[in-house]
Amino acid sequence: MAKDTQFVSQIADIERDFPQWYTDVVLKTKLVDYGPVKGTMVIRPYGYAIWENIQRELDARFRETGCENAYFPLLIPMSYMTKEAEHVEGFAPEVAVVTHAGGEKLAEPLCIRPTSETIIGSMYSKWIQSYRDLPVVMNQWCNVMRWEKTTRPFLRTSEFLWQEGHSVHASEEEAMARTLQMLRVYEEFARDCLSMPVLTGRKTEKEKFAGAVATFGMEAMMHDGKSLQAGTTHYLGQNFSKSFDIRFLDSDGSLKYGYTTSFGVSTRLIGAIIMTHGDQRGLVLPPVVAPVQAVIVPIASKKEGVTEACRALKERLARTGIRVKLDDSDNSPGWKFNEWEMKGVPVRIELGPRDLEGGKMLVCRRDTLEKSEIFLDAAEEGISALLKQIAVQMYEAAAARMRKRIVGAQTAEQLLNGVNGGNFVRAGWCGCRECEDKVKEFAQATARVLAEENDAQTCVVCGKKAAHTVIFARAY
RNA sequence: UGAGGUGUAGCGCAGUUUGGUAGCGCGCUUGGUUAGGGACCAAGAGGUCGCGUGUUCAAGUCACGUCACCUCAACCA
Repeated sequence: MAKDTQFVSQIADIERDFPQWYTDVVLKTKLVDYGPVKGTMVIRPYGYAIWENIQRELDARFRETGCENAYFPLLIPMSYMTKEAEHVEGFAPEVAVVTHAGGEKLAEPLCIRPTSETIIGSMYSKWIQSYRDLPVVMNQWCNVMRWEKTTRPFLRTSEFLWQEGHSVHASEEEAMARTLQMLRVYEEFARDCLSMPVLTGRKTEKEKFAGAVATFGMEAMMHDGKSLQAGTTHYLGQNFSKSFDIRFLDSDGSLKYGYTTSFGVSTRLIGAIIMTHGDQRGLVLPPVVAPVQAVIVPIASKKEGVTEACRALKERLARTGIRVKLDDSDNSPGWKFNEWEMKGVPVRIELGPRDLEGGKMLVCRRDTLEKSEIFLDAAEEGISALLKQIAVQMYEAAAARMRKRIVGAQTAEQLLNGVNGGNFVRAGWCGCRECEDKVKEFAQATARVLAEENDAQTCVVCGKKAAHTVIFARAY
C-alpha cells in the first residue's frame, strides 16, 4: 500500500493541481510528446489510436447525412484570406506564412491553412453553376496551423488535426438546418462514443467564428468545472459565397448566391475525454474509442495451462471484434494493474490457476473499479455486454456530475460565486456587449452558449430585461 | 505578449549558497528466484550538467545572452 501511494504521487493531485495532473497524465500514458518546434505535439500510437477511432465513428455518421470526404491543399494564396473582411481580421494574427520556396522568394506569400473556408469557397465557386448542383456537402480530415501564444497538448497546439465540413445550399433555411443537424451529430457522437455529456446552443456575437452569421457550439464540463469548446458548427449565410462568388442559377431563372456552412471537431476531443473522465489513477477511456478495450493479465503464468488459456481467450475476444491485449510481459501482476489503470483501459481481465479451476475469469472495470466474475464459456457475450454497460454508465455518471454543477444566478455576486465553485452558471443577459465584457472582467467567465429556453427575467449584470438565458463558465 | 518557475543519465531529483575527480532513487541490460495490487538477489551499461559567449589556473556552480518547457493572465478549436 505504501508503494501504491508512492506511485499515485507521480501524478499530481487531480483536485489540487488539475493542470499539472493533465500534463502528467498525457505524458506518462504516452498519448503525446512535445515536438521540437514550439507549440507542436507528437501524437504517439496510443493517442493516435484514439483519434483513429474518433475518425471512424464520426466519418460513418457524416456519410449517413450525405457528406462526402475530399482533400484540399495545405497552402492558400494570401489574397484568398483577405477576401472576407471579418475572417481575415479574426485569423490574420495567428496565420503562418510561407514566403520562400525552391530557394526563391515567392511572388505571393502562401498561408498555411488555419481553416479552409477560403480555398474551399474558391473551388465551390468553380464547381457550382445550377441549383441542380446543390447542396454540396464535403468534409476533409486534415491538419491546420494556428500560431498560438500559449499551448497545451490536445487543447491548444500550433498544429492540430481535425475535420472540417463545408456545405453550400440553395436556401437560408436549408443551410441553417444543416448547421443544426451537424451540431446534433456531434452531440450524439459525444454521448454515444465518448460517453461525454455536452451543452449545445448558439454562441454570442462575441464568441462566434470570424466571418459567420451564427455559430453553434457544444461545450463539455471538465473535472475542474471549466468548460471546453468541443465542437462548433457555423451558419455562414452569404458572407463567403459573396466573397468567393459562389453563385447558381435557380429554378426560377435568377442568379443567386449560395448559403454556406462549416463545422469542425479536432484532436481537442482527446483532451476533452481525458478531462471529463480521468481520475487520480489516470485515464478512464470510453469503451467505444479506447485503443485497448480489454487487457488480459495472466496470473502465475508459469503454472500449467495459464498462458495457453490467456492466449485462447484473447483469440476468442478478438474474433468477436473486441480490441483486446494480452499483457504477457514479465512485469508483476500488480505493476500491470496499475499501468493499465493509468492508461484507462475499460476492462481488465485477470486469469490465473484459481480462475481456471472454476472455469471463470476475474473482471475489473476501470470506471468504477468494481470486480466481478464471468464464466469463461460466456466470455464474448460477457465482455461485450460489460463494455456497452460501461459506455452508458460513464455517460450517466458524467451527466449527473454536470447537472449538479449547473447553478442559477440572479446577481453578479451569485454568478461569481458560482464559477468560483467550479460551476456552470445559468443567468439572464440583456444581450449587450458591455455586460458580456463585464462578466469576463469580474468573473473571468464567458458566455458559453445561449440556452434554448429564455426563462430568466433580468440581466445578471445591468438588471434590464433579459433577452437571453446564458450558460456562463470559465473556459479552456 | 505580460508575471512567476524549471532545465544535471530514459524518468524523478540532489549537488549551485562558499568554483576544485558527476551523485542518488526508479527504470534499462544479463543471470537466477518470484507472481491475485507497482516482487527479490547479484553483476553491469548509461551524462561534453538546455545552448552560446565571457570571467578564471579551473565553471554543473559566477556574469551576460539565448532557447525550450511548466503554471497563471490576455487570444483561439
